[in-house]
Parts: sequence; C-alpha cells; structure tokens
Amino acid sequence: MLSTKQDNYVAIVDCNNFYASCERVFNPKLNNKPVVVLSNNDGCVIARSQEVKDLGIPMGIPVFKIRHLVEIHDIQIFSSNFALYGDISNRIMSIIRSGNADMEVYSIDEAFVNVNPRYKDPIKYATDLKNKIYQWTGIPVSVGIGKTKTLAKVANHLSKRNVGKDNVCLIDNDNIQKLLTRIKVGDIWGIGRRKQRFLKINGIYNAYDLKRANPEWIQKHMTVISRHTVDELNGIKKIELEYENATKKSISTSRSFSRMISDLNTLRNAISSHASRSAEKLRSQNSFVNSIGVYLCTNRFRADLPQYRRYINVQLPIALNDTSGIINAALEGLYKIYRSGYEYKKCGVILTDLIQANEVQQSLFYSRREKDEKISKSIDQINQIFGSDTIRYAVQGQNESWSIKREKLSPSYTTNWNEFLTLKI
DNA sequence: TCTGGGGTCCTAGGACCC
DNA sequence: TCTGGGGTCCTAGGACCC
Repeated sequence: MLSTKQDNYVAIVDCNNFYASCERVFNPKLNNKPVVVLSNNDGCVIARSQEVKDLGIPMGIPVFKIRHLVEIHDIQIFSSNFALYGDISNRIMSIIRSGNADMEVYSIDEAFVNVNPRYKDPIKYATDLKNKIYQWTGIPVSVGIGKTKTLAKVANHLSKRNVGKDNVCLIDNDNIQKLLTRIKVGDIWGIGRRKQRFLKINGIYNAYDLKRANPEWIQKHMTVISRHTVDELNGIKKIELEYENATKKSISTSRSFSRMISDLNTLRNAISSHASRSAEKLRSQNSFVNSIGVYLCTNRFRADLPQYRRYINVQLPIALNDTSGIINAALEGLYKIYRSGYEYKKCGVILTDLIQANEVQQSLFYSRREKDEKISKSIDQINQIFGSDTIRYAVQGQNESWSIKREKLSPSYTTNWNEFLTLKI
C-alpha cells in the first residue's frame, strides 16, 4: 500500500538563536562572544547567543536590568534588524523548498516539513538539509522529527540538548517513553504558564504523563486545543501542515513610544502612521477591511502615574483598502478614546474582519472608492521603489519624535545597496 | 532614565430572539 | 408576590505562539 501523508514523519527545522546567528554571519568577530539582539526601542532582550543563555540571562528581560553583566562579560548588543533577518530567513526557506519539500513556513526561523517517504532514512535527510543550510547561509539549525507536529517540536527541543546526534533528533515508538519522560510539561508546544500550573496540580509533570492522560478529561477541564496536544503526543495527527501561504485574518501595527506622549496631535501622527502601514499590509495580501480597532495605553510599569488603557472598534459602512479611508476611521476611533492628562506609552491599529477583494460588495460610492484605491496603489509602487514613507499623508506628521530608537543597528548587508559588505583585497 | 510586536484560537458572557 | 429556558450571535479578553 502506498504510504499516505498521514503516516509520514514531520520534521521541524529551527534556526539556532536565529537573530544572534544572523548578526554573526557578516561579523565573524562575534563568534564565541556573547551576543544579544534587542526589541524595538532597544528595550528587551529578544534573542541570545548560546554564551548569553549560559550566563542565565532570560528571554525578554529589559536590557537596563543586565547592564552590569553587559560590562563584565563584554556582551555585544544589537538593535533588531528585521530587514536582514527576513532576507536570511527567505534564503533558508528557499533551500528547504528546493528539496521538493512539502513545507509550512511557521515563523521567521522555523519551518515544518512533511518528510517524503522516498527518504528512507529521515535522520540522514535532516542531517543533509541541516548541513546544506549551514554551508549556504552560515546559519546553524536543529531538526526535530516525529509522527506529528507536536512530537517534532518535542524532538527539536531535545535536539538542542544534545539528545540524538548533531542537532537532529527523531522520536519513534522505540524511544518515545524514554524521551517524553525527560520533557517538562511546560516545555511542550501549546502548554503555557497557566496550563502548566493546572496540569501540575493534577499530577501531570512531564510529556509522558500528558501522553497517558485521558483526552476527554483534558478537553473538559482545559480546551479542545489541549486535547489535540494529548492526541498528537500519541502520534495522532491533529494539527495539519499548512502548505499554502495563508492570508492573514487580522493585521496590526503598533509601537511603544521612545518617550511619553500626552498631546493629541502627536498621537494623531502615530495612529495615522500605523493605519497607513496596516493599509499597505492589507493591500499586499489583496484584502479589504470591515472593522478597525484603535487602542492606546499608558506605561503599566509606572505605578506612580495614573493609568489608562482603552480599545475601540470602528465598524466601517463599506469594506475599504485605501489608506486615506483607513486613516480617517482610525482617527475617529482615537478621538473617542483619547483622554487628556495621561502620559501615553504605546498605541496601535488593528484591522479585523478582513475579506478578499472578490468578496467586496459593490456600493453607491463605488467610483469614489475606486479612485482612492488607485491613489493608494500608486503610492505603494512609489514607496516600493524609493523607500517606504517617501510619500505619506500629512497627518502622519513631519518629525517622528515618538518613533523608535535603534542605536545599535547593524548594517542591512543583504538588502541595501549602500550597506553591502565590502571586501578589502 | 530604560520594560517588543504580530499573530491565532478559544471561551465566557452579554445581547437578543422566540 | 411570583419573574423561563434555550438557542444564536457577537465581542472582549485571555492564553498561547514565535
């Protein structure tokens, strides 16, 4: 009988310390040195090289809390450079795809692969792929293999702890009990802090305990998602690979400010810019939006200041995808929720209830809308050629005093002609 | 002084209806 | 004075992910 996809092994290819590794590719001096990459505004640690993990520095910690360690250990700090990481990610995904793989790009640094049964030896397939990616891009990856996505993720977790061989680990019937026993329940894909706490209270401590739990009981006391996790640990595929590049169901743009903002005018600039950027993302997937959410909030870490946070949804009379219409609706929301007398730290725009262009109903305003759409499309084209924000709406403001701080940015080695690496011969 | 951003999915609970 | 019950739909908020 022909093997079906149902029986195939699933592999997950996961880049090791991805952003930190990207910084190293073009700057070999960083090899063997501790490297961290920071979030927007150079706020929190969002990527750590192995050396930094070994120092016990946790993910997400604000950088000001580890200043002393930075000094002592000469930690190399970088602002996040998503242009660079995105480009390297695309290269890696192309390499995986070039092996005729059925794959799902799961995140910027991870891909699920349906291991074709013509690869008689999944471990060899994974090892070859891993070596090729390293050779062609300089990025080290780990591969986990199992009968389901959840088991592949568990195997991947183990592969980074030197289980298996050369950063490749496969879970099969022979080793599943031994390996799952070594995984804490909170390290399973889909089990977060809260579910972990609940499971522990009920005597379920490791992945093998959860594998043996009663699925009905889990569904009743947790969620259907958690039941799927139990099934997947038992080798029953419940979470399918998504081969197509799915259109997004919501689009959001938000930023923390580099300083506190109180005045409505600056908030208007920020909300307009986020609305404009969201509209671009919307058009890039050929969608229209029916409902626009706007929110703002004060700094929750400043207990000494009055706190305020509010979200509002603006329902549109007709679906839109033009920038000016979307900015107007977002500002309408802003005016409703803005209160003076607060120091705001962050605001954002969320487009929800999206539909594809062919589902849009015709309306009386059709001709007007068509014109706005054409304008937006032209702006997109110009901005694509001459750089984003070459053309923008006046309400977005001239100066961006609210915008982000990136003081430790590495060059965009691969995406900007002016910042290519130059070799001295 | 300084604390990220962008997603998906589920559920509880309110509104509304018969 | 007593004050139904069940269904659907919608949404805000939570949990989780990277």
